[in-house]
Amino acid sequence: MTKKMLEQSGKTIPLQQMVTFRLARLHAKTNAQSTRILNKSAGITLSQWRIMVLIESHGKTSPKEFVKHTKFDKGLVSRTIKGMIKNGLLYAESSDSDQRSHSVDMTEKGLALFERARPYMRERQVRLLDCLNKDERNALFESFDKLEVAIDSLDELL
Amino acid sequence: MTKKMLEQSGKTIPLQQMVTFRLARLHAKTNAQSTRILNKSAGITLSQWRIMVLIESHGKTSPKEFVKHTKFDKGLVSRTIKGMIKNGLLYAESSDSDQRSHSVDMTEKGLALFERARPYMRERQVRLLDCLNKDERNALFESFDKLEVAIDSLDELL
DNA sequence: ACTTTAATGTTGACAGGTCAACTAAATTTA
DNA sequence: TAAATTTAGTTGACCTGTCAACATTAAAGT
Repeated sequence: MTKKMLEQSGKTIPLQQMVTFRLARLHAKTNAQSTRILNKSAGITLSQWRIMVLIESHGKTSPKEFVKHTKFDKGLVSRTIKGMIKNGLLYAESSDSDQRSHSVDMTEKGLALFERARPYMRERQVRLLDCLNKDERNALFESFDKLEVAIDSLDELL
Repeated sequence: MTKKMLEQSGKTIPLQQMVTFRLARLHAKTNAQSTRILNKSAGITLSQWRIMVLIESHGKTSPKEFVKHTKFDKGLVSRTIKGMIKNGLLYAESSDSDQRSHSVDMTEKGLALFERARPYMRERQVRLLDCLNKDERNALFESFDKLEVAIDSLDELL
């Protein structure tokens, strides 16, 4: 297949301008960096970090709530929490009202690791936000919102 | 760790406002949807699709070029291409100038599958772009560029 | 020429993440 | 209340993606 043939065969959207492609690349980069920082600073994984961030801001949390707020896979959440309890980073409290459910909270050890990683993660977050001005930041989050809605409305497309 | 970092270490940025978090969630959604569309329309994976998109826009391509343009893992690229050749979607041509290298191009079968998936993927792409106006689109891509640069410049942070 | 260094790809091991089946408890409905 | 449905969480199978070690070839330095 020659380049000329391709040019004739219709309008192609350049790779660099595809939202999903750019999204994937940026996500891969940020993810890899988070993983490195978290491993080096506190020896924790990104999934563990995310659980702790939610607990830190919402207080004691159940897997259900976590899934609801983050849309992460409940299987992953279940396994991550299980591992964290085993490693003494979290402790579980069974719920009175629902025997299926339980809440988790950070132990001293978990909190200590969280505090070790936080300055680095925060600095990173701040620097990421600082590379955009206020308008750009707002526009970015707005676009994220719109894209999420668009994705959902596209599920009919199959 | 700098003094500034320590001073900030107590305050919390809400989860919903974290760039990386939003990025991860949006990426997960788009990825899952792509995977579904590609599987249903052509029985191919997202990795395979991406290889084909690059071949379609750049013509015959080597793994090296693919890695260079997309920043995807070379191991993944190697395995994906290997599988695609095995399934008759691509064919390889060894390079004269470099005995280590080879180029790949789409076979008829590969192209046919690509064409089957393309309308859906293009429609999706268009609809995603349509949910943003021109300014928002430009701003989004610009922000992506800036964030990628920022991420790279952050690697010193450890 | 020859040793060293860098580039290209392949492979194995593993963590991250998705999907679906499953258990058990709660809720709804008939 | 009993049956059916929904919800919370767990688990197994599987795929994707990352990292590092490796073989091979090319390029650079001496």
